[in-house]
Amino acid sequence: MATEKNSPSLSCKDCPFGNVSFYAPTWTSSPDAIQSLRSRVTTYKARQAIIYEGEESNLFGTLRQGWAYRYKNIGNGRRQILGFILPGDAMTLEMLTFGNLPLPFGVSALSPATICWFPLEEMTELLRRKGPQDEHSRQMVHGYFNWLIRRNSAMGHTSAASSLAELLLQLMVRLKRCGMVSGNEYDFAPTQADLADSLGLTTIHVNRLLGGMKRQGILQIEGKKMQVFDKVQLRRIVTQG
Amino acid sequence: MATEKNSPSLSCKDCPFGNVSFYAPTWTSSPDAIQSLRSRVTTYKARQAIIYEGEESNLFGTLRQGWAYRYKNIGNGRRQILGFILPGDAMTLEMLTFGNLPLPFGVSALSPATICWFPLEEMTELLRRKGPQDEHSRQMVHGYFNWLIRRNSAMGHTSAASSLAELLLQLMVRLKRCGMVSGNEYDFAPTQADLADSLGLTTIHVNRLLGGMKRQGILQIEGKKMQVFDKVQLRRIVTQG
DNA sequence: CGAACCTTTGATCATACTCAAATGCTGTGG
DNA sequence: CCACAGCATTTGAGTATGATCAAAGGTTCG
Repeated sequence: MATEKNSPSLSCKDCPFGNVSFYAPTWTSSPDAIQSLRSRVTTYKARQAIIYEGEESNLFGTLRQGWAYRYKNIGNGRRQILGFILPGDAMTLEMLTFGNLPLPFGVSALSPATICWFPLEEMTELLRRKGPQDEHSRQMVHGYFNWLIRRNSAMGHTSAASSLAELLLQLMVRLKRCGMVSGNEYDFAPTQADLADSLGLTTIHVNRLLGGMKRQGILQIEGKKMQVFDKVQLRRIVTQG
Repeated sequence: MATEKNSPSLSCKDCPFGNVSFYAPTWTSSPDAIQSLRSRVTTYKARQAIIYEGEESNLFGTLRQGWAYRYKNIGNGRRQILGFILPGDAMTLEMLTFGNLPLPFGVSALSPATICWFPLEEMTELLRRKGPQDEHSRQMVHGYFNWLIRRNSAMGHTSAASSLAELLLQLMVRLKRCGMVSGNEYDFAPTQADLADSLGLTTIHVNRLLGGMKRQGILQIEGKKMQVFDKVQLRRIVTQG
């Protein structure tokens, strides 16, 4: 884990993800306000822990490069991945609502990752500043909450294939928003085990499902490159339940 | 649906659930502050809609009598019950965080129910008042959020029997807090279909599970009365996954 | 070059769903 | 107050989805 006080190579003004971030309205009007708040930039190796479950912290982190994920350990060495974090995303947006109460989940890097850390109190104050920024923050937290509710509602009602397809599509949409999709191809960091842990399935079953999709010509995964050929078919799998 | 401007028979000072409510600290120190804020008291018949999905409202409701539930409609006439509401509980505690943004779920009465309605803005202001009340509100919302995360984490990892047992135990704890359990017996409003919709199972499967528990002498359901004889065994079923 | 990890395949099994139908309970209107 | 309609519960038989167990190739990284 390397930390630099202020990385000149990663200025906020040039950040490609400022406009998808939590502080987008402020970033747009005055990127320097963000930069001057930043207390440090830290890099993590793939699979390295970033935040531990139950931790309290006075820092608010935003992912600048790479992939990360939130997870919760559940009995006998298993874990549930609660969601993937992409560039521009906050590590812990609930901190905005709850302050530094102990987190019910941990965060780890999925690929080599870089995170910009800000002092929690000042960042919270900035994000709650009346006007477009305040409005935007509320929308983001509200969206996250609705997503949680939706996920909860899908419990017994969706097949494994459907939820896998939905996850892949959602990731693609989010990656596109980050400008990380070129054509139908993009870097895909999660292993099949990660996908399984995210969906509450076994690795083996995810493998068979992906195998089926490959055979149907819907997608291709080679190395860490994903290609989606048939989004329509993928959406059909989602809606078939 | 009957509404009275101010029901003398249901004064806030004598409310048996003031101390389990969202506004408990304020209620303890000055019940009159609550009473004077209350804009109306409404009764609902069993199964009657209280709040519609997507609705925006300027009212904050607290359940005074009976049972209710939050639910979300999912395709083909099915619904997911997101949680049961007991006396003292808020209908929509997320309103405290998000104001009157459209709700991602509806609320209905499960049994005949009475609800105390308060103006949202004033109630929000009261609940955020610095000191014990502010602290208490944050704890409640935080607890709810953690519960959501936990539920999300349990996705593929728990058997139907385990999640049913957990639900029954949780309800019992909450009912006890409301003083609604005498000995091991209490009124139980949900049907087996309600339990199924809450857990993402089929009614038939819930029936078989309950049947098994009855045969093992763990519990008894007759009419709308539930008796739990063997809490230890029930807890064992939960932890067995 | 070897160890660790990731992907793939096969065979078998169990949990919970579907379909079908009978019985019991509750409340409502004649 | 009884008859009936509409729910709610219970039981049986068969099925399917996804898990488990076992093991063999591929990659990647140190």
